[in-house]
Amino acid sequence: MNILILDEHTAAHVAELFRSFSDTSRVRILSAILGKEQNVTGLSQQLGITESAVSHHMRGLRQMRIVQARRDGKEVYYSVVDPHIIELFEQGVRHVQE
Amino acid sequence: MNILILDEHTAAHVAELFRSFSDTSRVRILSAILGKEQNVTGLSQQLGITESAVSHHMRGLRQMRIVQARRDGKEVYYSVVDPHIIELFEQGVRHVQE
DNA sequence: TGAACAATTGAATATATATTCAATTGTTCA
DNA sequence: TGAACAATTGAATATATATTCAATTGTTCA
Repeated sequence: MNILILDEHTAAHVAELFRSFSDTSRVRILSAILGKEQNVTGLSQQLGITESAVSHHMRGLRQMRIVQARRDGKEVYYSVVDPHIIELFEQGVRHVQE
Repeated sequence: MNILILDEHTAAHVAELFRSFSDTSRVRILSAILGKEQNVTGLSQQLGITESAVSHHMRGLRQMRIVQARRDGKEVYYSVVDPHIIELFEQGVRHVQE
């Protein structure tokens, strides 16, 4: 099955998708919410990243539809729902862990 | 199967891997060499990227062991050999093309 | 209502990255 | 050998990105 040379537009989208996973903090955030959904303060504390930084990352991940937000009172819980995204991410992790 | 929260070090490696695919030019280069191996000039012409830029990208991809170089006379041919890498990349492409 | 807390936002800043340009290296072949 | 071409390299530059800080928004509950 051949993927022909991707046009600029498609390639830009593919790059954008992978860019979601291309930062250490985001990778740690994603690994944390894969197990179970987490709120911003929880992530901030577990990972040692300021709430602001976490929130900025979540905005990007939300825009890319990588994560979903669910508000519960004052807290906003984030999770990854799309199984394709989970599979893609875990495949990257597995490749590194060998 | 749970991936626990990744430590900084592992997360940095995962991020580094995905970063290989996080640029439009690199995505197009990779899509081009997936079909069959290509030399720098060929890539440069097909993609409209200077040879220098292609070469710089290839250096990064080589260092990440995403691509392999093979010299034939004056030309250097690049290819992707690791099936895990191919699968990871194609999975990203497929996700975008839906 | 207003105090307390969680989360978001925008601007500022520091750092990383992609690209270009010019010079250099490697290879072939007349 | 040396001309011709392919590829690489390093420095310069422009752009993108992550993080911080301070201010703001949203929600709860006494």
